[in-house]
Amino acid sequence: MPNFLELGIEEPWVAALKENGIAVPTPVQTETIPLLLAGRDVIARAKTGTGKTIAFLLPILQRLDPSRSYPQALIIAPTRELALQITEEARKIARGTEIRILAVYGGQDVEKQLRKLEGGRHLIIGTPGRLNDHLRRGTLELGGVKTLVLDEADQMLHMGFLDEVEAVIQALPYQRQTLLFSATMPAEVKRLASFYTRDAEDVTIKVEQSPVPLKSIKQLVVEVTDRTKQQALVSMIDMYRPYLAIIFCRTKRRASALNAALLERGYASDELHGDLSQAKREQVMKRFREAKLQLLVATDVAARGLDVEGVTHVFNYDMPHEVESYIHRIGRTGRAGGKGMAVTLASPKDRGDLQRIEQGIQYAIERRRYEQDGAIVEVRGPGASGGKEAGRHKEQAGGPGRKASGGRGNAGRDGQRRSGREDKAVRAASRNGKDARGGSKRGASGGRNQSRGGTPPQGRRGRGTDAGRRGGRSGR
DNA sequence: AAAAAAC
Repeated sequence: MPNFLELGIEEPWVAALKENGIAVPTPVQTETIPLLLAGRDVIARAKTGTGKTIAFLLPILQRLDPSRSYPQALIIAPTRELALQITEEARKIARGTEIRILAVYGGQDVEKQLRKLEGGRHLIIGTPGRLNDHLRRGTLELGGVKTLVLDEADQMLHMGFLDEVEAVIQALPYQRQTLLFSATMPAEVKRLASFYTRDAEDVTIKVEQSPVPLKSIKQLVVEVTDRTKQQALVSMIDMYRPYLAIIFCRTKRRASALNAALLERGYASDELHGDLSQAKREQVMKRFREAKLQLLVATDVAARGLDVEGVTHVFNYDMPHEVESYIHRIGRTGRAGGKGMAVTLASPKDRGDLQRIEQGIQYAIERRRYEQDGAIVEVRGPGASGGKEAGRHKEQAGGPGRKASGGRGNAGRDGQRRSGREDKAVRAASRNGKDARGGSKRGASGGRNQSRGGTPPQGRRGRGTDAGRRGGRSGR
């Protein structure tokens, strides 16, 4: 396995990576960086959480000319949060250099953005709407762009986005390098991709054999009814005690309503969707990243790209309608070699969608059923309606005394009651010399909800023993 | 079918 230097990344950048806890290139970085440095167009497909962002950022940053103060590279992302995240990542790596990076997205003051643009920027990272806004005003000049990246490329080239993306591309030189990155690339989108690239190298990283999502993500489907759905979710939060969890809903209104219900029950929860002000959205993301919130109730705005350390669980409160959505949603956990769990609630009307998802990922997801009395029982196989295996599952939802105190789950209130699974986590943590029970400071100070596991996820915390694929980075 | 993305 080559190191970054051998891939063509120069010493100062290797040092900057090291400062950010990144030492060993991931497979997608190993495969794409030499091609990108050589100026090739690339269509890259690699699973969620395997280091795609660094793969395109490094060659871009290294080849920017800071002495020329105009945009030389442009990265387009499908959501504002993702644009901001990529910007922060780029700024971390470029710290101490002359390189000026600007995020250009909607919901923030245009005038302020304008002044920053006038200051001269080398790298622009933005969302399509606001980029076009600036282009029409004549306040953004992209004629000097040598490299274009479409992050989450399949979404950017999809209906609803394509027109705006195309409009931005019109403002770029025809002679340029174009890079398309995503975890998913449906065939029809891939055909489209050839219109925007020239002699593109196709890079598909198969970290594992068959199932499309990462194996490090434990997937589960829990059969519920619309009536028991919310209770089932709460039971499972109390049972699995996520450090951080993202709960996906179908609509903005449903996300908002569910968040209100979780707040009512005493959880450290908040909502994220497009009906909120951009200031609120950024505040919520910040608090979630700091683990001041345990639960993030979101629409698909949070499905793609967001990389939040400590997300141990993803809950699909509402079944996603497309396999791509499922893959990206559950990919918010189990990142950078860590472990994660994805629980999808399925009501009877979700049968068709679920079937298509399992077909798409070529994998029959383990099935359970939530019963009226709060128990979670095993179901024999996909589609099986009655076949119980071995009766009650040993992980009794909620545990003793749940509900006794007016609804709020008190599982693990004293840190004593743990499932076998959590005991494993405790043992794993103590192997790594960490205080699993007391948790980190983050865990201990995370709001009044008591259902948080004290064990931050393994894999990125602390240097040394646990150098994961990203080299055991210590923070972001 | 919904969400995202400009004002």
